[in-house]
Amino acid sequence: MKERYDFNEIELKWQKYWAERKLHKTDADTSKEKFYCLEMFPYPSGKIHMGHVRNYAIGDVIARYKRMRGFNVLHPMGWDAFGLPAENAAIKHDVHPAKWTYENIDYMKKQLDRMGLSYDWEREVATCSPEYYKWNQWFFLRLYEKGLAYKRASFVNWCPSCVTVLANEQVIDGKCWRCDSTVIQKELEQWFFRITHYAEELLQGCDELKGWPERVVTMQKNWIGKSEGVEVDFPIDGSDEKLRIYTTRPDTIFGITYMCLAPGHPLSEKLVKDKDRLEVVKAKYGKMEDKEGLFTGHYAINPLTNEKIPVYVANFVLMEYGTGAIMSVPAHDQRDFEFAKKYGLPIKVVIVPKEQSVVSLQDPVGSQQSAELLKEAFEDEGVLINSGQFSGLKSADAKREIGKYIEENSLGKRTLNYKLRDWGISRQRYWGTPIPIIYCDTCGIVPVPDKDLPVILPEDVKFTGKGGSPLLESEAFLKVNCPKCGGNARRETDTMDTFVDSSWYFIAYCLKGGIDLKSQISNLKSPINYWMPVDQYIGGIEHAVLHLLYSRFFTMCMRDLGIVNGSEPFKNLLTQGMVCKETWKCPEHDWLFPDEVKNGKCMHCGKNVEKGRVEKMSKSKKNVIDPDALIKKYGADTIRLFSLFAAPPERDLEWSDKGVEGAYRFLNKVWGIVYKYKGQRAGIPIAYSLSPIASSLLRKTHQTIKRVTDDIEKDYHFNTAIAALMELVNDISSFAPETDEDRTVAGIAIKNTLLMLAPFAPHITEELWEATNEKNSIFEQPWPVWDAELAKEEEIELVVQVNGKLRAKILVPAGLSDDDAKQTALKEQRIKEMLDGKQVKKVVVVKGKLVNIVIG
RNA sequence: GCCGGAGUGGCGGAAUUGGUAGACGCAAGGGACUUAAAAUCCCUCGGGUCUCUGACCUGUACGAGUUCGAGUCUCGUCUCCGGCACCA
Repeated sequence: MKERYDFNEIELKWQKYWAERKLHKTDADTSKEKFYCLEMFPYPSGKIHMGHVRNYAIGDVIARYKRMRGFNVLHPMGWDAFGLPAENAAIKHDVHPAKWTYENIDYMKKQLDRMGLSYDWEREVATCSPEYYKWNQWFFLRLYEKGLAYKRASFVNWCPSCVTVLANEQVIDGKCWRCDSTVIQKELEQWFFRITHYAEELLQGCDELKGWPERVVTMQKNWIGKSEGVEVDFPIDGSDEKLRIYTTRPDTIFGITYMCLAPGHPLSEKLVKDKDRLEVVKAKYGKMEDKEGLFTGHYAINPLTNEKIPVYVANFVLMEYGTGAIMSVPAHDQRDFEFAKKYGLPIKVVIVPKEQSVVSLQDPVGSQQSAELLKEAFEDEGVLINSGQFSGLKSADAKREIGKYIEENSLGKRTLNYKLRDWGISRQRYWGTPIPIIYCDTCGIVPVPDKDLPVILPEDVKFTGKGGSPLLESEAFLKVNCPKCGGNARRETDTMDTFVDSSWYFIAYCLKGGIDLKSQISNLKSPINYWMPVDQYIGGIEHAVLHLLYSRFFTMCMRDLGIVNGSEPFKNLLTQGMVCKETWKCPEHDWLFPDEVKNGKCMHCGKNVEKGRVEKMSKSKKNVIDPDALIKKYGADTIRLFSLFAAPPERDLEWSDKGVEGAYRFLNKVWGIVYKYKGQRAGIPIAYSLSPIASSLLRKTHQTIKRVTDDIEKDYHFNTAIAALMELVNDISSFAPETDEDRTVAGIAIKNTLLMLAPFAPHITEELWEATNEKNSIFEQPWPVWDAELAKEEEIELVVQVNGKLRAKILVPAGLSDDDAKQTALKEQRIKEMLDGKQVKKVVVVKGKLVNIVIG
């Protein structure tokens, strides 16, 4: 053993040892209790960042801890390898996306290994490999067979300059995130997954997600957005057409003064004569900030009042929600109100607050006048007025009664609605999974037969960055014979959204030696059913809705295909906070790196630099820390330890260079105490002969085992677990042994410290474990168990309060009776003085802790 | 606007079922060792008052309340952060 803590040598030594001994290989023994520990796999962008370090450090502690607790642990890692950055790199640097991606994977894999992460690399997946994306295609075909994958025209965000569809997230202030061109709404044929088929189950399932953070569950519920309402048919005056609308407020139906159609609604094409104006409204579809309407020249009949109401087309009415048409009640809906003001439409009050109802019911003229005075819509529920037979009812009752009336008179039906929309998966890009569909002039849409899977991405393509998907230029890919009739046909050139890849990778990890979903159908004893669900999933909050919702959807689909038994993929979810750092901003040069700031001034212009907020590390804010540099300076153990110690996992973490040094000091201290007791074996002490200092250290050791175990088990609060270990190390450090027995106890304390520190700082603990002449890997040891008797305090500090204020602390033997505690407190000199001449009204005793004396 | 979450020293953060507020770490100040520095070790460290070896007052965003006792529970207010934002 060396006197100096040479982290680099030690860490490489043990990483080699773990790899050679295949220590992290998943146990094939399925009779053992399993634990599936999963961290969100990274996109191979080039290098890992501190967010990855934190995410994977958290997961690694859990995996290593659970192994020591005797679980059969699955802890895999892989690569979310399809995506746009690879294609951009291809355009910019003339390198094939595959080459770029695999080189990044190689580099990042080395970085992860250098972190000492305990992955079973035999189950590694890269979603861009044909072996993986073949199953995207296979799964797509199964959904297609069930009608859960379908094609339809829909409005999409379209960048005319990049010639591609953009996701909503890629549209910033109505402009393309890449080229700043104005994004337009274009109607395009797209493939969709019918996630709405599972809307109700996805919503119901939320209540079963007990191991998820509440806010993530709430976000999912809001995203699904269920509402209850009524669909009503309005006949079009002078026509056989009927206009069907959806409303959640049937109680306001007597207040309708106009109707609105979505621009894409079939009736809008039929009714509007001025097609040019219609195009203007269409172009502004979904642009909620400026409302654009157009009178169709037609009227609908309110089936409850027989009033004639004008029908408009409006850009803010969504074709995808409800029926694509609405009834408008300007008095009771703010948006309708603003639209009515803009187009000079009447406003009719039909709901009044409860307290006004008596007056208003008798004075409909007054309420008519008040409508003209309205400054904004009254959106609350209340009491109905001017509503025929329903006047006087409360909103809640009216909703029920009017709903009933509509159904009984065949005017419509009560129904449910969801905000959740079907998932558009088509992307006009190269670096993704080809959609396995063939278009034949004779047969139409023909799915690629299973035997022809995978449909492989062609190599003979150029990445120019201009003019749509590179797949359009590959003749070899495009031209194909129809699988049905053998005639000339062409392939679908769109690829799948990369969220498809990440929606089932956790199922792929369950299978070793090649992914084959088909062979697992209806196999209750399959490895998938052994390992699923994931026991602990760890990742960023940014995936709270999309990735996690899509994964739940896929799991339900896979269940219905017989591939997996359960319905939910992730039993427990830990959303770790962001890694942040302070920022610096110069009025002239914007964001600065810390070393561009000299004495609070910008080194370029000398102007005073403002200390910015602590923000998520990002290149643009110039507040990133490079993990490679840190590992070089302090080693992986220090980086892991600090990122776990600085904050509880779910909270944001502020990176502190000084804090890292603190973690490094601690590991050196651990190194020092082991060196001090070099060769000291942890024997079995004879309790009754222990010196006071030894029994105190032994007690602290057992108390620490309890604290650390509890902190890990309860919410993975590693920061307090590490704090407890620091306390124990401080005690060992100041321990001054006099006898062999004392030294034995020190040995016990050290042994347990190393065992508990091992999941956090795996390399140094392996090294020190070996140095204390212990055999095998420290990770083959069981987690220590605490002894309640040994952890028990002999003496306690009895807190004495007078009227709830702390007045004295008395050292008393543990296990003192309540009455003895009370008497001891009353006899205390200081207390006696305070009670002098006062009457004791009451004495409250908290067992083994506190006495509160209440005086008048 | 709606829905979540959070406000504790100079800083990151601790505080079982309501029971000693500030564990652990960072920074800061003082001291030891050293020719010196680094490293290491020891002491102090929420604010205030005093008759300053000790004691008292005050303090967990703000204001009330419940209680013998509130960082923790209840009601109200303010601020910050995050998500969804014209979903009919």
